[in-house]
Amino acid sequence: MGRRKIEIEMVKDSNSRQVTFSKRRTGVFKKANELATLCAVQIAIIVFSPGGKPFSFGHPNVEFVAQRFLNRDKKPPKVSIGSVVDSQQEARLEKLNGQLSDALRKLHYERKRGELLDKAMKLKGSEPKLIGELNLDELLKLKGELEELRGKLRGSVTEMEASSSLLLLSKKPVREKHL
Amino acid sequence: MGRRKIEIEMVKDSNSRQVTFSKRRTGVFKKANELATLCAVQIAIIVFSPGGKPFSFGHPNVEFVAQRFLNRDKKPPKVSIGSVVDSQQEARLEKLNGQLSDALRKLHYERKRGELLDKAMKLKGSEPKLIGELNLDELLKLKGELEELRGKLRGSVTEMEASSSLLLLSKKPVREKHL
DNA sequence: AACTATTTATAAGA
DNA sequence: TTCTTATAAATAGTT
Repeated sequence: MGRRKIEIEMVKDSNSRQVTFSKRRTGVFKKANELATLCAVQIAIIVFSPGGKPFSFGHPNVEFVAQRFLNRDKKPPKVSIGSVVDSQQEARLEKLNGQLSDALRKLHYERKRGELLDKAMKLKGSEPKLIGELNLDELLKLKGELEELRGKLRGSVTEMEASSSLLLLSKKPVREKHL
Repeated sequence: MGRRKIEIEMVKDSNSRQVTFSKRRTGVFKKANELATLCAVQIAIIVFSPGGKPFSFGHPNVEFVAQRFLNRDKKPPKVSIGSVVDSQQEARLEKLNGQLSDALRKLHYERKRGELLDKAMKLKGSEPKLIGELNLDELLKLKGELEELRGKLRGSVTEMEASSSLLLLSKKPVREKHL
């Protein structure tokens, strides 16, 4: 959107990155404000700068929208205020725990998979002249190992496809689905 | 930004409003994704449609960013038992957040790496007899991508670099051209 | 902070 | 909803 087209990947120079952040943060907030006004809807944006400083925009305000979102599928509240707070914390903890174990499981899978692929690469690299029949055998062997591994981890892998951590890899904007 | 300039005020027609919401929500999420990618920052957006349905975008995910934001300026631990519990909870939260962030970062790395290795495997497996000049080009291409990736993730994956085959690939001598 | 050449988002329309 | 296109708006590189 400027003098030149740029790739959407991390800006390497720290100073340029900060400049880009400032400009685009303004842009995103402006867009959010227009969306809220044009469509009369509630919206909240939270973003941490490269330096870790929080910036936010909310209509009517961040806390309100965040609460509405975080409590969207909560059960009837308990009686004492203290308990309500605690249970919310508990719920968040539980969710984080789930996300963490999920992420670790996936990480384990990817690393295991990476190891196997490493072996394949190594084979290829060490004996470049033998690539052919022999190598094909090795490949099939590796393929088998991969499928076995995949079988063992089935379920967790399936779930992975829909998980939010995929957002990290995606270059397209992804919106989470809600029921 | 379209055929005509419009005033930023509530769109009166209900149907038009829904259409505008869908289009602009997509736009805002895309901008947010670009901001997160370009600047390597965390961001979360929550928005409720005119019909009250929640939509969200988060990098790495909404809950994570929201937690970081909501817990950003908590005071030092208090004295009462209840407060102690709370601060313990918060400590756990903080720790979990750190672990999750770390795990997601590593997962991102492994997946990116896996993609590249996949490409190599695919090449190798699909045309075993064609390994030679063409393959060398692809290898060099992969080498470049790996080095770029490595540059981007420097620091955050120190531990991993030692155990991976990055060196293997990126330092692979060009002798394969003899094939 | 400002300035513009370009790219990108999007209002209408189909 | 999805696609097309004329135009408005955002912004990358520069000053």
